[in-house]
Amino acid sequence: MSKPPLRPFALSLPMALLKAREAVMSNFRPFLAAEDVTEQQWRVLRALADADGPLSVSQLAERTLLLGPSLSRILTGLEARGLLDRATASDDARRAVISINRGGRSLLAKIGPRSEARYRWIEEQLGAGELARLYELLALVAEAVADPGRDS
Amino acid sequence: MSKPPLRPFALSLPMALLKAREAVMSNFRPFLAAEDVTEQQWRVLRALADADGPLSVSQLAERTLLLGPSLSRILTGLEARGLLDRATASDDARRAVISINRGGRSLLAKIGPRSEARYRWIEEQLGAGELARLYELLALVAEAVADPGRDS
DNA sequence: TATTGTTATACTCTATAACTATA
DNA sequence: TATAGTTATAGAGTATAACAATA
Repeated sequence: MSKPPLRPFALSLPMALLKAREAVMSNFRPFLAAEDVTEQQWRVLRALADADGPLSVSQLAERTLLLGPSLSRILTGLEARGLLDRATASDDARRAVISINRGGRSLLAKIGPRSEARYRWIEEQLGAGELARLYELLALVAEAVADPGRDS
Repeated sequence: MSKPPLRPFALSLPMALLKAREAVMSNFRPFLAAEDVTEQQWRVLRALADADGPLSVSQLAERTLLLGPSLSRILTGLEARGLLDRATASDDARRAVISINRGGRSLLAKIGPRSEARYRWIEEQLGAGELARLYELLALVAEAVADPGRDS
């Protein structure tokens, strides 16, 4: 009766998600760190490489789950390292146009194979079916459960 | 062929986990913020409340996925707010003994019901079976895939 | 010597607000 | 006035190393 009405900590969904994410990231951090790339910088480069063309800062923010100010500084850093290009949109001078460049692609090409090798290992550990099911459930959570504005 | 050998960003497992976690946390952040509790502080309080008795700093670090230095400062803050007690283990003067106190339990009792209400809503959105399956898969990932020391 | 925990330090990200330039 | 992005600022966590106290 002294216990508050809360589920066991082990059944905390955010915690379970965090724990899984940490386990997965422990596979990738070493070689990101070796190339002096933070997780968030990596997300930006991945999003850019994945896009067909350049992206605006807003689009990038949405795809990488980074806030504007964080992203702004990250872009400055990546630009200084010669990994991406920044320009101004021809049709709207407010809008920036970010694209990965040769240096960025070269870094991705360097890291990519190691990353994919790890993915294959992870897939072996879990089983392809389980992994696919996990992706489905995660997508379901992301779309079904996002709900900021609500009371109690 | 200019594309590096990397899976689509949307199939990045860390990203999928992060996105799901953000969606879930968006449900809890508002009332944590209202009580002036950060995510990490909340994790510490939850872990303490969940334990049968006091925990050492190391045990807490393991259960909350926080590093020692972060945890140390968080504990200082929570102690100053009167939410937990710190003492020294009687059998080993090096070891600290952390326990949630009346103030901490009172805060948990205040937040708990709102948190649980949210969980029920989340469960409705996903379906109980899906949610259970998700927990299973997350646990599987956490145990099967954690692997820091490895090359390539 | 090894272990527990704290302190020091540097860096990064989060979060909100204010600001600039453009529309 | 509204929008896109940057800059300012404060706060907090991450990560590594160094340290004190104890074992």
